[in-house]
Amino acid sequence: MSGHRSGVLELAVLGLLHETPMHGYELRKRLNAFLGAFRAFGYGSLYPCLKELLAQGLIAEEQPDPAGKSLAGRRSKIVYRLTAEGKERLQQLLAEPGPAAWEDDGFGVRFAFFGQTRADIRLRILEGRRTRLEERLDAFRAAMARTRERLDSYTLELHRHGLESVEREVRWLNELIASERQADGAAGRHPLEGSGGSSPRTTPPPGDNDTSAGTSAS
Amino acid sequence: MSGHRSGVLELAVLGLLHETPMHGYELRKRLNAFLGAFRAFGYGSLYPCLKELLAQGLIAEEQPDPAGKSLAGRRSKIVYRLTAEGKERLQQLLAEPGPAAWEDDGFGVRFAFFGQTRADIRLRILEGRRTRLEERLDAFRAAMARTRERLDSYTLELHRHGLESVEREVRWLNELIASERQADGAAGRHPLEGSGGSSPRTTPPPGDNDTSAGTSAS
DNA sequence: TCTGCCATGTAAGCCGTTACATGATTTT
DNA sequence: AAAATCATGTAACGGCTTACATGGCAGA
Repeated sequence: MSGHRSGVLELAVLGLLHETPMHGYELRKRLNAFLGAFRAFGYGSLYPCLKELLAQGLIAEEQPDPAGKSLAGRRSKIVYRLTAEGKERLQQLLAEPGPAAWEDDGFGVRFAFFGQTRADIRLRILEGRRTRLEERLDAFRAAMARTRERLDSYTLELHRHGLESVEREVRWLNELIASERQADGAAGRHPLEGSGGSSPRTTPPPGDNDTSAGTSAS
Repeated sequence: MSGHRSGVLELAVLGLLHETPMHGYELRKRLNAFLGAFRAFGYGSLYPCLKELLAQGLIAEEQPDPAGKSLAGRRSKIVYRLTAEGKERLQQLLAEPGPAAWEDDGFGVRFAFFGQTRADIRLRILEGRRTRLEERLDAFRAAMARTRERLDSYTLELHRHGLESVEREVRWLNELIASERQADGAAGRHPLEGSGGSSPRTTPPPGDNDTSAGTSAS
């Protein structure tokens, strides 16, 4: 009964409505096509979210028929659009690096909206995500080293597979980061206001290995 | 305030306590080492769960000192063990194929306890999981075909990566299924060998477990 | 007519998490 | 003695899912 707004849902709705106004039903379909593998929402999540975004003034109902014809009794198709405040909020959410941006949940949505995100923020999110995964990898390997002997072969196999998946994602991130850096150095969109002033803190963490960039085009 | 029992947590707790009795704190550490990459629980989840399992009679508090020195007034270290009913419930949960066993959440735990699971059930779960993933793959590809053109390159890249991950898991399952079938026919006991892994591991025999399937059912 | 999709919602509850509170035991 | 860690719990809420309820409109 209380809070219904969310990280991913709010962000995804704002992001999709930024591209084009839509009504709820269509929004949900696009949402699930958009988020694809890693998320799926039902109407029971979406409509309350829309309701609250509306209450916050971040979205608004669109007038299909401004005060003219009396279709008043009709119920169908409430089209929502993003308000100016909604756009602001979207930019704020996308530009805000931090834990939420590189946890499992948040990262996917952020990445999907990278087209709307500033280049330096993109890089920070990618690096943050990589760091997060490497932490997990370390903890994982440590735990495995400690308890290797009393785990049966199925559990070991599960862990091996999990480890491999995370390692794969790290390699993927490395390639993306390399691409971003290259595009940034060449001729991105527009250099930020600190072109020549502030040294961009793009140094990788100490003790980190290099990117063995194998172009995997399997 | 009401329901606290869960699919994964209940199962994991029962499974771990089946191996050896433990107190809550240690249980949680083992739990997180055991579930590793794909799950992590806090005390706020564990203790209520233990409480309810206790109330259901699936676990019981162990006497720390049977007829020994009187550590009686002591509060610390409540050691839990599995009751007979708990063992039954565990077997029931492990032997029950169905949606819960091949969804993202449930599958991992089930797989981790495959050592306790009958061979035919193992196979069914692996195949169920594979089917589930292939359904997802189909839906995904269909959605991609429909909306390919209006997705920007970041979104496409995200989807490509997601797709690849799922395809990878399907291949992994295929190898496991092949191993299971082979081992089943050969009456061997470690199905997990010979898959095309990258590292030449020689899995030591688990050493316990008497669930050798003599006659395959149906 | 009746099945099925479009379209919008509400109520209940699940399955956890986070933050808090407490105290005992070991280490520094 | 202080700090860290072990150890056990509670309260409150979060964020989503499921099931339900409603109704218009299309085509078989």
